[in-house]
Amino acid sequence: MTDPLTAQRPRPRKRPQQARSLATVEAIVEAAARILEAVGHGGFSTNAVAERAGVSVGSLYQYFPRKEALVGALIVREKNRLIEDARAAASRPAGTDALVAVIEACVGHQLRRPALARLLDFEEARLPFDAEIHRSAAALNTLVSGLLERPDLPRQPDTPTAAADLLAIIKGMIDAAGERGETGEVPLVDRVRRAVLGYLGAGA
Amino acid sequence: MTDPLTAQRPRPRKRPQQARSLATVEAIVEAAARILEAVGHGGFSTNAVAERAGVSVGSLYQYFPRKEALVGALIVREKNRLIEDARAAASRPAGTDALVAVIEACVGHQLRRPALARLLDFEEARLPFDAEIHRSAAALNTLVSGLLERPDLPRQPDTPTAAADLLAIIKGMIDAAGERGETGEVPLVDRVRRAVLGYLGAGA
DNA sequence: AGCGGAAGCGAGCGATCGCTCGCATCCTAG
DNA sequence: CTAGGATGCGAGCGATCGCTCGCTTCCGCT
Repeated sequence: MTDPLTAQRPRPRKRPQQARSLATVEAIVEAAARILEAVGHGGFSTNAVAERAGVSVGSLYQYFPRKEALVGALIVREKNRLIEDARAAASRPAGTDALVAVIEACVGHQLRRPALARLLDFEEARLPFDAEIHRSAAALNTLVSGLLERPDLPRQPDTPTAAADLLAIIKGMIDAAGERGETGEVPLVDRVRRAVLGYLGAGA
Repeated sequence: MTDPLTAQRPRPRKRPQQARSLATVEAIVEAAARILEAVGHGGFSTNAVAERAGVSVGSLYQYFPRKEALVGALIVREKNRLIEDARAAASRPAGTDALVAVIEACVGHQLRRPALARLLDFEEARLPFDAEIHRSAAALNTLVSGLLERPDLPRQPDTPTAAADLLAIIKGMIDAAGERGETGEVPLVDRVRRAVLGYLGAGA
């Protein structure tokens, strides 16, 4: 046993230094994603992930100190992809346009891998506190908060709460649609837009 | 092994016939609830549930053919409680009043045991098809669909979809609030009402 | 009282899982 | 070429878990 304060063993970001190790890490994370969305939490074992990734368990544990860290890395990867899209969407000049574009980004993201997205949303709430994950979540909230203060959108009494509510509405509606098997982006975006603008008090 | 078509082993509803066995079943279900909301899916073992309930594993398996059936019974119990409250709320004469009362019922239900409610929502989507669970879910949707056709609420192009959207909005907002640690019912109900009426196209 | 079914028990089987560790292999620098 | 660090390997340990089964105890009946 090493010093429990400083130790924590090699975390993934502990720089895989050669090209092949980077490929290994990516393969492991993607294998985790595939297994999670195929069979859910049951059957999601480190042995299964390693096999699917074509590496050994030993290699897996070189980059992820425990199973949870693997899920954490997956959450961060997916959330960062979403944030990237959302940031691009938010750059539109008009506030309403930007907001709708962010909705489109969320719908697109969640509809691309519905089972995975829904499962990771849940894991994010369940997993023990993780700094990097919280940072990602906060980034999305901050982005929406910024949008809400654009002059052409109705001012909200409590911007951060409103931003959190909007994200909850968006996530809730998309998850439910995904469960129902909905696959068409357009009508879903329409309905989410109605809900969001309705919440804000802006006429459609 | 018995006939796989008809058998399925004693299901819970297979009439516990004496008073003490009813108490046993209730103790098991409540123990399952307590463990789930305390530690989540990890650590939720049949051994742990039995111990917490003060019975033996053997007794547990007399009433629940497998672990999942226990979770299923818990889902049905909780959902039926919610539906009962919602039905009472929906009996109000004015459509808008009834809708707001249903929202209050949902908020009250979910805020009473937030972790449990959120986890069961997720399990409900994850678990294999179960007729009784689906019946409960459909009942809630039907109830809201009925509300949406009251004359004083704006007519929707697709009532069942609108009902599903509303329930998704409500569930999403409440879950998010619960995660954030919100405990006050009143402001949350207010915000959910704004989102719901906004979606429907009715002025607040 | 005493019988028979209902209810309850809990040691333990077989399987799985998270994770370790000693070692082989690959790559880069000098 | 060679040394040494980086990377990869996988058998297997220890623990846990779902679930069974042979048994005892309880209770309503006649």
